[in-house]
Amino acid sequence: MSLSTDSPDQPTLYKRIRADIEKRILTGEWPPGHRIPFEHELVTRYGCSRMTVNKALSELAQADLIERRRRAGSFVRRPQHQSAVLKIADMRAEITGLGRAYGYELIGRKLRTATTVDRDRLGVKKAGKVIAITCRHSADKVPFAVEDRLIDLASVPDAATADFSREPPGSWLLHHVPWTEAEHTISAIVADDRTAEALDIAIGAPCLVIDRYTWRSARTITAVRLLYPGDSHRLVARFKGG
Amino acid sequence: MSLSTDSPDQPTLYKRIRADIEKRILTGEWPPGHRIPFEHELVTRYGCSRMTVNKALSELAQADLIERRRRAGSFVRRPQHQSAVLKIADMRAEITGLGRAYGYELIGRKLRTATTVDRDRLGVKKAGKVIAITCRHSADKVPFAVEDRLIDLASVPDAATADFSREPPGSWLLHHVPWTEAEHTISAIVADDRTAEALDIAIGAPCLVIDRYTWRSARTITAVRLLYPGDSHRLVARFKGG
DNA sequence: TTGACTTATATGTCTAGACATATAATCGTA
DNA sequence: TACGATTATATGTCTAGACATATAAGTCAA
Repeated sequence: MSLSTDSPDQPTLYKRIRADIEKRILTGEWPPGHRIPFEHELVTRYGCSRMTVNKALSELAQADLIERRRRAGSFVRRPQHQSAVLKIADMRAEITGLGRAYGYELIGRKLRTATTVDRDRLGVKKAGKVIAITCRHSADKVPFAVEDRLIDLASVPDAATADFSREPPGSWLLHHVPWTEAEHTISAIVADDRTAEALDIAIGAPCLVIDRYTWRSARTITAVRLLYPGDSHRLVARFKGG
Repeated sequence: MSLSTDSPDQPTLYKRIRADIEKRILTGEWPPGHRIPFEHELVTRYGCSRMTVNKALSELAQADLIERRRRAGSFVRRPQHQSAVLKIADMRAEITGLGRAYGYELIGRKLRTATTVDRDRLGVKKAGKVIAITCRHSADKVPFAVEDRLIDLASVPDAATADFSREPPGSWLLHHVPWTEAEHTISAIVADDRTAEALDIAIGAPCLVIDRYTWRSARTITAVRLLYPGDSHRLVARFKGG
């Protein structure tokens, strides 16, 4: 057609089809709810096989830009949200990735029967055993974050015998338990006396809080709260659109 | 083979192949750097065509779980990072999505030649014109967030004549300018007097800060800083693994 | 040993078919 | 009118090939 006839070193066909459609969606030419041409129409338009347009549409569906419905067709999805991929490495990788020396210190470790608060935090009904861990991560000897973690022993029995005095629980879990789902909640608080001391900041200083819940097939594995000094640390999430 | 012979209502073959490989990666059986069997080996193992294993591997590559290198093979990727998709709707959608009444109020709008600070914030060299906007979003008449935005008029000339007294600049931009890339930086501060007044919170109360930079093909469009009361608002990012 | 050239090979893309399956639409019946 | 059965159709998956292309590895000359 007359669109994008200026292609110097032509990317592959399915990528061009994908880009064409993506562009129309992002520019609003095809608004949310709009029906994308049927595969057989695109086959005619681009003069290629169905598998090729199918690959383009499948990738757009995977990226949540369109929704595909059998017999009905493919439609531009509503949420024009910006979405960003927030990469949260485990603490060691995060700190060494910044080119700084990683330090770890176990502050407390308690094995107990889940309290009401614990059960609420893990989202479990029964009062099984849990491990509560408090520890500190530092970068170049400076406190970087304090971690307050709860592990459900019913889901991760091995954690009872793990040595968390040398290995951070986050790393240990990463290597011993495959997660399937996680939810992060980000908020801000001001440091209370205990937090202030652990992070070596002033009482009342801002802290960034990340609460992370990790499941494996609908079963809670661990709940962790990370406290970062709010003015020193920054979480970066980058999104790539077109 | 002998693995997963118990499949009640068999998902499609390529999904099973993908799940099999994913499982080995997540359990650590195939650690980062490990070479996945070649496509032709998987073809033999699963007794299917190459296109089928190719689809499975392509999806794993798209999900960043493996890396594919021509002639060399496919390898388990290093970053065991957890990554989470952070969906940031525009403010109206975010608030109405919570079932609350959305309110908007323009606090200030200034058209000026970019100052040094402005240029720094937008990451541009030349001193073109910019619009600086301050506004407030509320939910059920309660302040929800204050927004401090800078728009580069060289990239978005139409913004000069847009009426931001009724439509929030975020919504306007979303509908008028397609973005291609965005970066979010999340941090925490304590409210100064001006912020405290705008959000109707106490001076020194924690605030969650989101700085967002949006580009379209390497060109900065807008820089925005959003301030939320840190104890009331929560940013949720959810990740789906297996 | 080093650099340039050649070759083998795994992935990348594509085709022209096929059958499966969910479901919107239609038609028939209570 | 409402509901249940039937049908048409768009997508979902799959095959058995094909050629393209990047590149690891091997070859050979300077």
